[in-house]
Amino acid sequence: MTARSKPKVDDVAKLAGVSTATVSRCLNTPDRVSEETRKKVEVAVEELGYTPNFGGRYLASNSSKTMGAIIPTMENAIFARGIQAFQEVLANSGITLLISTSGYDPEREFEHIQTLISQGAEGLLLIGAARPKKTYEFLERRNIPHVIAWNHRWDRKHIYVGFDNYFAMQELTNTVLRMGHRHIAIIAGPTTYNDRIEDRISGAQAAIEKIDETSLIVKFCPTNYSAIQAGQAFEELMELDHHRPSVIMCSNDVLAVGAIMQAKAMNMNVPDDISITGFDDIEIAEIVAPALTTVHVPHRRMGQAAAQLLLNIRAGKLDQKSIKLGTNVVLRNSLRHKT
Amino acid sequence: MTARSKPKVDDVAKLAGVSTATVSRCLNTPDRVSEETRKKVEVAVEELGYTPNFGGRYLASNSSKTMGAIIPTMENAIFARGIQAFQEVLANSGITLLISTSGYDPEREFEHIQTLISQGAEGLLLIGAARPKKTYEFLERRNIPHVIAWNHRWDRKHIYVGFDNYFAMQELTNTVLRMGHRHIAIIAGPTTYNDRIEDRISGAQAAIEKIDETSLIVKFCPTNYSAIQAGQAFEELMELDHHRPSVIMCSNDVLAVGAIMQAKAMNMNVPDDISITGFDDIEIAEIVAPALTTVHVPHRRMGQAAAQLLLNIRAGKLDQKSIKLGTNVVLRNSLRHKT
DNA sequence: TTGAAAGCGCTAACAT
DNA sequence: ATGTTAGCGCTTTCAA
Repeated sequence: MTARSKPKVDDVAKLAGVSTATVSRCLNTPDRVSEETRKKVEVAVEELGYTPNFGGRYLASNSSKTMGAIIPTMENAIFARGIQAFQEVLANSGITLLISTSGYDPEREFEHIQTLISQGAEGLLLIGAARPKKTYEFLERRNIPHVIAWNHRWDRKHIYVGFDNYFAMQELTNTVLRMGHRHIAIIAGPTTYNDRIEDRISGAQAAIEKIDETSLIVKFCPTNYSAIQAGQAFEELMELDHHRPSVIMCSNDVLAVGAIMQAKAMNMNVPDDISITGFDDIEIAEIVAPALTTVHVPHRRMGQAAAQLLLNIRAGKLDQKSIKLGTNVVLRNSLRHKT
Repeated sequence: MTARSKPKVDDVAKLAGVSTATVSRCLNTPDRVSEETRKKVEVAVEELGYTPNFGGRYLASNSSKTMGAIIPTMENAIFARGIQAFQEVLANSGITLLISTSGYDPEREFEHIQTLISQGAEGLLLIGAARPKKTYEFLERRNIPHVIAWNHRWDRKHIYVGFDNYFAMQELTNTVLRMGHRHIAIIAGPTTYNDRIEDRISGAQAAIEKIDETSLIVKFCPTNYSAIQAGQAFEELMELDHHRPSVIMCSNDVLAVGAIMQAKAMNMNVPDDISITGFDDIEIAEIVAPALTTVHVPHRRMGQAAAQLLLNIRAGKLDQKSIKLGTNVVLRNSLRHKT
C-alpha cells in the first residue's frame, strides 16, 4: 500500500495480524471482540488512517446509514432551522444526512429523489405534499419510507409531520378582521406545486367569507424568497384606488419584510398607514422594524419529530402516525387596529 | 422481483432481452450502444423504476460522483448562500453534494470528514483553515482534494477560495477611525479553531496601532450565531466608565444585529448615541434599523469558485491555484462620525 | 455492437 | 472469540 492509495480491510487485517472478519466486527460490533484484539485493530486503523469504503459496506450489509432530504432552497431561512434539527437527531443515531435542493421544481425534485435513493438513502424528508403523480408512484413502487413536512393532511396515504397551514392562516386572518380591517390584500409566492401557500390563501379566504362587506385581493409575486419582488407587489397594491387594502398579509416572513422595506421607501408608516403580517416567525420577524406580526411555526420540533419518525420506521416500527404541530399567532407591532 | 424489492441490472437486462453489460453501457456511455437497443433498455428501466445501486456502482467504477461539505452550522445564514451556489455548480455537472455540520467543533468535523470520505466524497469543502494537525494529516495521507473557503492565506499548503478577513476588518476599522472614533470595542465570537474571527480581530488591532491615543477592547461572547448573547456583551460594554467606546464593531452581522436590538432596548439611539458595525453583509444587514455598516463578502461567487476548483481537480487538473476574492466596506446608517 | 465473466471492498453465515 | 468464504450490484476488461 503506498501512502496515496486507500487502505482496505485487508491492509488493516494484515497489520493487526487478524482476519478481515475480525476487523469488520471491531468496527461494527466491538463487543463481540476481545479487548486485546480490539486494541490491536484500533491501532492498525489509526496507523493507516483507514475508513471503511461505503460502497463495499453498503453492498454487503444492505444498510447505508443514510437518510435524504430535499428542500426547495437553502437561501430561504425557513428551512435552515428545521433541517439543522433534523440532521442533529439523525447524527445522534449515526445516520448521515444527504441534502439536495430542488429550486421549487418538481422535475428536479424527482431527479434528486432518484439520486438519493441510488446513494442508499433509507428514508426521505420531503417538503409539502404537492408533487406529480409520477413521483408518488416511484416512492410507492420502491416502498421508500418518506415523511412529508411543513404541511399536514388528514389522509392516511402519507406520513406528515407538519402543521395546518390553512387553519393557521385562517386564525391570523380572524385576528386581522377582529382589528377592524375589511379590505385585505395577500402577497403570495407561486402556488404551483406549493400546497403550503395554496392552503394559506384558502385559509384567509375562508375567514373572510364569514364576514360581510370584506374584500380580498391576492397578488402573486414570482418567487417565495425575494423580498424585492414582494416590494414591487406592494407598490402595485398601493396604487389601487378602489378597495385599497388597509392590511397586507404576506405568505411568508421574507415577503413581509420586503413589503415593510418598500413601505418605508415610499414614506409610509407601518402600522399607522398600513398593517403588514407575515408567516413562519423566522429570525428577521423580530429584527425588522416594526417587528412583524406573524404565525409562529415550531421548526426545530418539526425537524426533530420527522427524524425520529424516520428512525422508528428504519427500526422496523412501520405503524408510524402523522404528527400535527400547533402554530400560534404572534402579535407584534406591524399590525394594529384599523383607525 | 416483487413490487416491493429493488430492481437490479439483471432485472432490467432480462426484461430488455440484453446482457447486464449493455444495460450498464446504456446508463453510462449511451453513445456506445445502438439506438434500437438503447430504446429497449430505456423502456425496461422506466417500466421497473430502476435506479442503479450506488454501492455497486461506486465499488465497480471507483467513482462516486459525490462531493462533501462540512460547515459549522446551517442556522447562521452566513453559509447558506455560499453553499447553495456551491451545490448548484456541482449539480450542473451531475455531482451530488453531501452536507454535514460540525457545530464549530473540530472533533466532529474530523468525524464527518471520515464519514464523507467513506461515502465516497471525491473532494471536500471546508470552512476556514484552523483545525487540528490530525485532521490535516488525514487529508494529506489519503490525498483528499479539499478547498478551504471563507478565508485566504498565501501559503501553498492548501487551496483557498476566500477573502482576506484581516485586511477587510482593517479597512473597516480605518473607516471607523477616519470618522473620528478613538475608543473602539469589538464584540466577537469564540476564536478557538476559528481563524476568520481571529484574523478580523488582528486586522482591527493593526489599524488601531497606527493611530495615537486610541483604545480597543475585545469582548468575547459564547457563540458566533446568537444575537441575544451579543446583546448581553453590548450591555456590559455600556457599563464601562473609562474609555467607554463610541463604536462597537461586531465580528459578524448576526452579533451586530443583536447589539442594535439591545441598544434599542436600552433606549439608546444608533448611531446618535453609539455606532455599530457588522461583517458579512447578509440579508438582515439591510433589514435591521438602522441598516448596518458592514463588510460585503461575495458568498455566491465564493461557493461557485470553490465548486469549479474541485471539479477541475476531479477532471485531473491538479495544478489549481488559490483564489482571493475582494470584499468591500458597505456604509449604511449604523455608523456615523463621532460628534 | 454485444456478451461472458472477473472483481471492486465489505459483511455475515458458517465453521472452528 | 476468531477465521474462511460466498456474495452483495455494478462496471469493465476481453472476446466474439
